[in-house]
Amino acid sequence: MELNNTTQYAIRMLSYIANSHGKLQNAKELSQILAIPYKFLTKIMTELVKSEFIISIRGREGGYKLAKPASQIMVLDILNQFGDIVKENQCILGIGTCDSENKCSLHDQWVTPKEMMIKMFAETSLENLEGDEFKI
Amino acid sequence: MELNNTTQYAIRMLSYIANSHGKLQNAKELSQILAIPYKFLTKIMTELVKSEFIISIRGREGGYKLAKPASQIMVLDILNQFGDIVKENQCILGIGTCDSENKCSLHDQWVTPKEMMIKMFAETSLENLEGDEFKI
DNA sequence: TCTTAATACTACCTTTAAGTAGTATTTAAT
DNA sequence: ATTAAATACTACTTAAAGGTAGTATTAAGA
Ligand code: SF4
Ligand code: SF4
Repeated sequence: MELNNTTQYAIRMLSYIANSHGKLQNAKELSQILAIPYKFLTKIMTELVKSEFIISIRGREGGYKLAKPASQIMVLDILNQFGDIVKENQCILGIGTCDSENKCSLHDQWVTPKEMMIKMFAETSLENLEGDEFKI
Repeated sequence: MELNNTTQYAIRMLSYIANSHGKLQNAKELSQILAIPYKFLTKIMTELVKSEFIISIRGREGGYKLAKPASQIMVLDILNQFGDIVKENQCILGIGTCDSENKCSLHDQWVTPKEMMIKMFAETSLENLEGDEFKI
């Protein structure tokens, strides 16, 4: 019951970059600051570049920056990119597709928290995650 | 964001056995009915026996039954046994320990669904999961 | 132009979860 | 006693996630 490691790293990386107001960030420093293994960070970063969350500048003095305003990058988009989705019909037990006709007794209790989580992920942008008072 | 496979199997196995009112169930049939690979099912079952969810009777005419009333086996106990826990202080991002003093903006939105889920798992017993109308 | 510091690419290694195979042990029925 | 049908044990294999290594490419700056 946790987001996978890669997703967590991606959120932290994007969140940190969102917080640096357009200044290019390079992988070496990010790796140290965020305590993410350098090679793994660059691997994830490349995926973020391909999926157009990030723009990279190669060569000396290069680095990474957001590809669009922080307010337009939702946490849910990141989860989707890394396959860490909470589907609308997803069963809490993972058994099947939730179906209000033929359901287990967890079903009704599961609907509300599931919807709250989806809403939370869908409505929270990197901008909302910004701020030095937060420990990301 | 899903329970792991082993946990899901365990819930379904226990749930089915809870539904059979004390009649011994054997691994071969369970495997067919629940569509869980026989060898994997017996492996999980052995863990359920050791952790005292299940009593096994060996030898011919043997099988499995609940070790205690269905009403006393909570879904949360099963999650705990298989390490699939939602901890009270667990961060939705998996980054650290949630701390209401120094928090990200997801924190407050995360508290409610998290508590609902924990409550749901803690208060739902195998008895609550019983019933032929449910598709487990 | 050469060096250096950055990202990108390809391929591999490691760890963990999931699943399988074979044998040993137990016990009721014959 | 023997057989058959069940669980238990030990060890292995496979698949997926997480992580690493080495090299190629790019571009600013001396
Ligand atoms: S009804 Fe229950 S078991 Fe069935 S899909 Fe929904 S949560 Fe899962
Ligand atoms: S405050 Fe936010 S980032 Fe920090 S532990 Fe809580 S949910 Fe996670």
